[in-house]
Amino acid sequence: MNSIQVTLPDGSIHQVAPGTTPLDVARGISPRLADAAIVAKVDGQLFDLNRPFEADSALQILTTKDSEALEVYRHSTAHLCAAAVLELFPETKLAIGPPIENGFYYDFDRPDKFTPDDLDRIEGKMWELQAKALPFERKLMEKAAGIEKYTAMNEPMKVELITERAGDIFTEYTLGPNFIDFCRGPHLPDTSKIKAFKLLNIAGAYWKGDEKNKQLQRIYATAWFTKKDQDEYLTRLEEAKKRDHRKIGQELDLFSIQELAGPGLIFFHPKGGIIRKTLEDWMREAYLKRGYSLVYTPHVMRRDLWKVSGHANFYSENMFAPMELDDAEYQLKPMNCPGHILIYRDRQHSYRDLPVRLGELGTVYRYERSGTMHGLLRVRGFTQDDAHIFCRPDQVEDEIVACLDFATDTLRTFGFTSYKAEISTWDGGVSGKYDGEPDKWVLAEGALRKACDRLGIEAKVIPDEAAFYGPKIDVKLVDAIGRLWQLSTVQFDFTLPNRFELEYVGADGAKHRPLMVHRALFGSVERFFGILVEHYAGAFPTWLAPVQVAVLPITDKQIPYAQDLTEKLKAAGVRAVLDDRGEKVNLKIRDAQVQKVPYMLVCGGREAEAGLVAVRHRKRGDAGAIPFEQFLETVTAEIAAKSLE
RNA sequence: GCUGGCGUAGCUCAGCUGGUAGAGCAUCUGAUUUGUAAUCAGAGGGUCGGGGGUUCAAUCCCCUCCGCCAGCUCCA
Repeated sequence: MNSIQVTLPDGSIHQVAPGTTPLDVARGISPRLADAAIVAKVDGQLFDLNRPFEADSALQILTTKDSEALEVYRHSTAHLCAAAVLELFPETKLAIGPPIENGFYYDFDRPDKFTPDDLDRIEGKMWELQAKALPFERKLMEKAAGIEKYTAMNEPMKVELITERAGDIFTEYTLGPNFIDFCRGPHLPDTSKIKAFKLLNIAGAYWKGDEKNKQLQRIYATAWFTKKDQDEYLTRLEEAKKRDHRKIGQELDLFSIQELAGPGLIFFHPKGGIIRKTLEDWMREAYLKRGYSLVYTPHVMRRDLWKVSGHANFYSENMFAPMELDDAEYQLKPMNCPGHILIYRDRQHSYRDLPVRLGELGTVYRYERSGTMHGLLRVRGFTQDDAHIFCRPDQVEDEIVACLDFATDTLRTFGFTSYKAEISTWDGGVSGKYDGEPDKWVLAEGALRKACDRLGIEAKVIPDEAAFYGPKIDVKLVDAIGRLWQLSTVQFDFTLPNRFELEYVGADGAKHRPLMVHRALFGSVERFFGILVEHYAGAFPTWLAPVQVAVLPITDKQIPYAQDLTEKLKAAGVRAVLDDRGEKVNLKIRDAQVQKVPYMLVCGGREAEAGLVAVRHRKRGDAGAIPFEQFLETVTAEIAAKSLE
């Protein structure tokens, strides 16, 4: 072969000599392209820039503008990290080092533990190697020889990976004199392309993610094309830290977790309590408007119930241990479904009664392993806005539509404009791990899809991700700083109606088994509360704010006037607080600002005289003096409208 | 549960690898009566997470338990 034909995305064709690399082609186009080039795409496959073409090819040069290039860049930085570790700690065994969102990690095995000081040293060594512009060199290896070689190198985890994953011929990449790694690649041409990274922390991680395996030491790092990108990311991290609901929860005195009481158990303080009440009131009202009934079920029930429901078997690890009472064992509820089922089953139902929608803000208790709790987001006792819908097959689709409409209405009400939906389906019955009759699966999955179509919701379908008892649709919201949170879920349950032998009498006079849908929109009230705190960074919209108006007399002389206004606000249902401390307004304003109170009413001599209030908004600042009645009207209207301003 | 880090006043944090603890804010008291993000002064407040050990002596060293943080695993 005398020459190779390379076709570029714009259709232009270059004839190049054998041995030519994508980087050579890029240089031929422009030095700037060669400089910005990170990796090549040859016939749709990622390809090292300095790997010679092997045949006629379609070539695309990926630069710092391509997300795939960023992954390659991060993976190469991970290799640099591992090379630095081997320089400093030669006895270290390598596991894997993939790119992740915002950076990469690398897992290592070695007898001694990395310390924060070691991270600094490793980072220093990485820059040292980076400055040498070390090439990432690609080599081909025959599998059997490779296994032999890595065994000789005493890299047991690499041997395992090669044995499992490598083809007859596999690739490996070297970096510097000491580092060689079984790796699919591709990589950067050399380390001089690496401009910004930072090692962040050390964590334990199980080999291959299995807790039965050995625990390795994982180094997490962030890596970016430019220092600027990295600084922006680090600033974002800081921002997220400032929004942490655990921190804001303490600063605004919303809730606490008490060591004496136990981990994962939440105490709502008065200010958190009023917010929670507002959420719950809204939800209960919405239930009633949408044709749900409100029920209450016990927190402890006989273990026999949990045997019938099956939880005593498949869910026992997550349940608080049984307690002896009289001659029977009782157990705290980890779910509300059996309770609702008992209510449904307490009497006969006609097909005309359906759908029956039983809703409850039901507090459940689940045993979570000690290391897994996290503020309000992962707890041992929480309250689900839980409802179960019992319906006929012909009603399923409308019910799902109603559930999804309810879910999106909930999101909108609390200020979330963006969300994602995922439908989890079965495997078609191939594995036999799914419960329930096939026709029910087909009906239910069809209803989920059709409901999304009807509402114009774009839902991603994830095959073989359903629960064993039925398919589901999950709604995930996007918060103020772009993070994704799992929230609402609508799930079919084909198992429990059978276990409890649920029935209704059809038009034909015969008994039929109803379909059961389980749904939660907030998911857990505690968790949703925590998400809200982070979404608003503590600055709740007025209708949710624990203190809506702070009335601030300037001197003692205005206290009677301010007192009067406070009473009028309270009488109108506004959460107003009078600050009658003998302090300067500056301090009173500061305190109200720090507490993120939406409105401050400054009351001085001039205002008291004329029946005015000088309005200050926490974000918009001083808005000037207006008649009190006018303020009262606007603030009550704002609250009634559940304005998100 | 596992790995690593951490636990000092209500909060945020100092405390020089052993000699029974400090600051700012908050609280209380007094003075000040103040116009849009901190008025001044004084006072009180800590079995230095719990228990055990080493030592003449432990906030500091060792063991153990509890809790918190970052992850892993698991998950609403």
